[in-house]
Amino acid sequence: MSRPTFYITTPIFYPNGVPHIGHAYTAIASDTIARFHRLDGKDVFFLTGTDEHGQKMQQTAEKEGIAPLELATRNSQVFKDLWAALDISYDDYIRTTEPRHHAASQAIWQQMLARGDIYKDTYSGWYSVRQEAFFDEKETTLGEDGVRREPLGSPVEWVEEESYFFRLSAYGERLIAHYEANPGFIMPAERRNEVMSFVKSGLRDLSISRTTFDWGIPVPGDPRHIMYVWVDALTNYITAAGYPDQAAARWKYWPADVHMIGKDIVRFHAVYWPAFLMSAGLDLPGRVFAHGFLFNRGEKMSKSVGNVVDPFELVEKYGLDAMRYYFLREVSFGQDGSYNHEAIVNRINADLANDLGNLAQRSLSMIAKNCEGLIPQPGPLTAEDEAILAAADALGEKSRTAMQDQAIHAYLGAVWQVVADANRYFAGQEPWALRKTDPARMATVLYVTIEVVRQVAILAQPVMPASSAKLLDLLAVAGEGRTFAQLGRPGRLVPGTPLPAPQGVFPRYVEKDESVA
RNA sequence: GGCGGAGUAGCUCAGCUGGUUAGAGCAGCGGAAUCAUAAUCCGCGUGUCGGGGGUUCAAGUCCCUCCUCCGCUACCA
Repeated sequence: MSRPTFYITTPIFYPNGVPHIGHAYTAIASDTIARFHRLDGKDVFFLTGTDEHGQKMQQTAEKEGIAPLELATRNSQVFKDLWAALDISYDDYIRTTEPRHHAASQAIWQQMLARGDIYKDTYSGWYSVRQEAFFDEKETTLGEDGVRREPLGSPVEWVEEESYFFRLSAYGERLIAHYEANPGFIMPAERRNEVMSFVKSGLRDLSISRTTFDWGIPVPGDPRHIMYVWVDALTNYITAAGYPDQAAARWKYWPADVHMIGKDIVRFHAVYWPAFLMSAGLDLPGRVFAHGFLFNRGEKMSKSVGNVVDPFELVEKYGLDAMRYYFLREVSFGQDGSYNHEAIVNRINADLANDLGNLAQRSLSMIAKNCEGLIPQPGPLTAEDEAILAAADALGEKSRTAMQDQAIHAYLGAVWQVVADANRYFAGQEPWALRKTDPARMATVLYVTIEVVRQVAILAQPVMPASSAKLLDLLAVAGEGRTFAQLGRPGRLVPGTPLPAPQGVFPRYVEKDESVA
């Protein structure tokens, strides 16, 4: 009854603007991982959401003349809309403004307080009103006019503010010990190195409350203060699992298996968060995986360069599954990646239309025309048949191994290697010639080919849910037949099963002919 | 400045603990085939493996040095 659980999270996103390609990428990758483990029989909990507190939300709301919660609700809906457009299969969408999250945040605060890790002191520093930020004294310069300025030139003033602090400094050694005992805690390895060197350089205590604005979760027993950023934000991962109720139905999912994040927020997830959890006496997540950034034509996306890409438009232009496939296949997961129109078209046409789509079409079409539309009856298998089937049968394990480390690109690479092998096999066997000389042998070749296609389609589901489903429809594979348990021999296609009329699943991307216009 | 990483075919990159003629995909060129979504299959690369020096019977793969690029170097979501 108790299947192994798998808990994966995305960051909660800050809805102070519209989502961009980076948000979409995190969500698509996380979704693929979640779907992969569901198909592999795990009891998956996939969490995403929005981080709705903070000064910027409050200010933006004021500017628009609406309540912060109203702004949050409106913008968080845009994220939900995008997730729908991207077919993100989240199990829960958490909003930090929800009562359950306030309760959880206050509970973990009290645990950390009880541990003696929270104390009240004064937070002071050089503050720029214009930048709304504190600056290190080293960053500021004292002008000849006696005014101290930050690097961009706005004047800074010495500000002292009462604040609660978290005793992060006490956790350095424990964190290092944990990193060393769990080499996979921070991935990829580059990020781990950076974090280790950061922690080894010494940790300072962390200011975790503010009194200068009030859009946030009140500090227990001292409501003049609200929790500042990270205690509020990171805690969402346990809120959704039911914290502080450790008898909650979902508590079985904690600790999370993977916190999927962008590399810009590694420190918060790999240093602050585990320290908070240690302080609160909770288990640590299994892994923090920081993926890279996506660049448009090698350049960082920015409004001034004019290369901002709206994820909704990408879906519109290339189709959802093709877009998901492109980003997950083309970018070595964990590294930065770059994308452009030519590369996307190239990849879609080569891998999807030409290799997989055409392989399915040519084999199924022969079956429709020459085998009465029934899954053909294979005869004795030759060495070539055995070889390609063995390659397909091995994909399940290869994929699992790759996905153990979130190597999504490697798993897809392995699957498409077999697609290429299958095309070679098909061309080598020449079933179109066998049609006249040896129909029985032709039937075998066609059977073997679509059996390979079946396994590829099953394995492609996490990345391309809709297209894979269509392909499996064409093979008359339904329901339980689509799970990873059916990979290899257990799920072999049954000869004699009627197949629907074949139709293209992966259309070629054809450039609009501008000369016509 | 400190710490860390990278520099391999036109492009994107594999090359683990050093060992046969340095590989893949894409692009390009030539050919075959015609079942198929003008798709597929086969063949074709004399690459200073960033420069220089060193260790070794043997180095892209280890050491030193130089050049170039990148990341991290705390309170921003």
